[in-house]
Amino acid sequence: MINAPRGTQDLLPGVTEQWQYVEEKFKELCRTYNYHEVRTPIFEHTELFQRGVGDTTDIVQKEMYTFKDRGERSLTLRPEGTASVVRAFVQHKLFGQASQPTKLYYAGPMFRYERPQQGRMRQFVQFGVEALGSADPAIDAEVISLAMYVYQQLGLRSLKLVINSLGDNQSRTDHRNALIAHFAPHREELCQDCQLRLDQNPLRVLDCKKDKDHPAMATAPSILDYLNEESHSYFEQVKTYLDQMGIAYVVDKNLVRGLDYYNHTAFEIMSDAEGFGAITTLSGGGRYNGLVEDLGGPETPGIGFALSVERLLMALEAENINLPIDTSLDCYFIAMGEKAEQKAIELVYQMRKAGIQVDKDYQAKKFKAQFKAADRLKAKYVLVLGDNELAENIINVKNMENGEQESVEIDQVIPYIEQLLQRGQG
RNA sequence: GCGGUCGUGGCGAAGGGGUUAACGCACCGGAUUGUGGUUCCGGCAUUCGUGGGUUCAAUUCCCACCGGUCGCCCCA
Repeated sequence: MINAPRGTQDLLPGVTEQWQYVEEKFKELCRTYNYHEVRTPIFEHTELFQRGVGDTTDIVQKEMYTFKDRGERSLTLRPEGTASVVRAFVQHKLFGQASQPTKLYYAGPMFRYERPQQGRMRQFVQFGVEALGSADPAIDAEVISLAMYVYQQLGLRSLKLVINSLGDNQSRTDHRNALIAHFAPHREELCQDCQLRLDQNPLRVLDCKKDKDHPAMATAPSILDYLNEESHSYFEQVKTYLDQMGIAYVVDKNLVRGLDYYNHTAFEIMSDAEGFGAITTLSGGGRYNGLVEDLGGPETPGIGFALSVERLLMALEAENINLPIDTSLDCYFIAMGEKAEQKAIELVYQMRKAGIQVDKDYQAKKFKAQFKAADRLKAKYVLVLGDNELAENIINVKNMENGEQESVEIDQVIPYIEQLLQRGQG
């Protein structure tokens, strides 16, 4: 037997409805915010991610699905969405369009070669948005508010929004140097990972769980103290807008993003829900001024976020939220006898053309078993056509909820059902 | 990539070196020969993740691999 590859999953009826529901909701809310869908390829030139995401990141160093095609080109299954969207933005010169900023959303699978565990798949699905072309702190607030709104509209309550500012390049460099200077004397006392982090990305040392009690941690220089005037003021404005929208947040000066392209605003939304497991991050995002330029476009600021659908559904489950998904069936057609069976094929087709949801038996089941099947399918009405009915040119229509049954002329059955269904919805 | 743990029917699960592998749910059939959700009766794993080893004998012991799961790393 061949199973789905490690870290991938099949989504089957029963859960695909949930996926469809959250995807529809996400798209609906994006339209409310005037974001438009962009669809980019699932694989790209490897170089795009090396340059976009950053050569030193874990994603590029050890998590990419990279392969050579038959033309010896190095391609990579996309590990995230932003690089591709920015590439498309540059390639199609969307920066030249009349209406700016360019507000885009996407939904689709991403791929990272990691050890799977709950909430972490090798193929996973992200919904995300990118707003390109505006350096207004209000759009940072807009993007954050959209992310929060998606979760809230789906019913999640136990959410924690964490924000930070990584500052501009100058602020980051100053802070980085300060961090290295601060920790260098303690190098030998830090864990092995941190000794490496100190060279590659000293910001991460602050995030370490092993060394969190080291006295040097408490006195470490904070990025917030190294923000220059402009960066500081930008962050203050973002916070002010969030306050005005009534969106609660906590500032975490140790919040670090895993990708190199981020600067200024960084944020993460986490689940507070009981028993959610080790992974609590539902979505992450931030500003990436400079990325468009890095990928060959004009100097263009940008900000976006991505959320994991797998984790979103986990959060819904952790909070015991049932999405309003209707799994019922309008009608189930039961035919008894050869002639009735033939008539049934025709009538079922006509009903379907009239937009009525209907199914019938194809297993040669006994009459009683067909009723059972109708019950299991949550059919609202069962239509019975047998020799008796055929002789009288009628169909018996049974309301499965209250058990009442009425005889209807065959010609009238479609308008009759349509009327019943309307009343039911009314 | 590292460590813990687990792998028995469609699902949940008991068992334990020796020959009919419990039980529950689901499913199928019958009681009820054309009307569901209840009840009763019956049926339903040549087989215990895969491969190899030990043994007269392995689903049960050993090893490897694969997969799930939890944690680390990291992230969405």
